[in-house]
Amino acid sequence: MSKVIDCPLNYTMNLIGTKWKPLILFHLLEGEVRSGILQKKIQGISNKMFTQTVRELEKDGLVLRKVFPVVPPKVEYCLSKRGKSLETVLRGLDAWGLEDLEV
Amino acid sequence: MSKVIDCPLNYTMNLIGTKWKPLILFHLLEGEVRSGILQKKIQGISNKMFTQTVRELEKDGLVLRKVFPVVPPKVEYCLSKRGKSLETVLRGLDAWGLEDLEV
DNA sequence: TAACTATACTACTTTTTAGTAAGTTATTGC
DNA sequence: GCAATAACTTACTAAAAAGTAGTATAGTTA
Repeated sequence: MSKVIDCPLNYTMNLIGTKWKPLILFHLLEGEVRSGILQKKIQGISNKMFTQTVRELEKDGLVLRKVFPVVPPKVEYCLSKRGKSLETVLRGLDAWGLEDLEV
Repeated sequence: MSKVIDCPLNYTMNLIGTKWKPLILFHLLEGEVRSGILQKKIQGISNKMFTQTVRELEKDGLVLRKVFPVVPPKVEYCLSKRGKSLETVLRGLDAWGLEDLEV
């Protein structure tokens, strides 16, 4: 069950190598957003996956979650310092896709 | 079934966002290798996943496969031009993991 | 002639990831 | 008192990814 880390790349992929994680992090590069707004930016994500993914990212210390005790609820997300450190990598992945699509 | 591409990052992840793909590509950065040797470098991969993954990478034009008609079989893999263009991204992911592990 | 070799394929099972649809909350505004 | 609101949460199902174990190949060596 334990995830063996044989190389750092493996570690990185275990952390963000899923369908939605990089996408959410990428959209958070623009800055703090309300939960509902962020979700609408992620085309095609289901409500369940959005909540689940964002919560995992929070658990892993990549995003910060701010809950405002109001009704109806208000929640905001933003990148943590650790999350921000992924910026280069995320933009790199995005840029590669753009390049590759053009060819 | 069709994979909707809402942003280039999504496209990239659909192409290489699985458990073993980045790892195999990363090890191929070192150059051409025989199948068996490559497989041994990928710690923990099963024979099935290795074959399956490498073949998908070939199908997607990221690696090249050279078959030598000898017995016992001899097969070599190397990165295609398109595969090589992932170098920066792959090294970026690896470097991030290294950094993050150290903190 | 039987074992050994390197590579791959197949059938089957388990695990992980993702999707659907419905329910929960507490306050505001009609 | 009932709908609308934003953000979940839960139970259930479906699909994708990964793992296990066994089989095929055809020359070479013991």
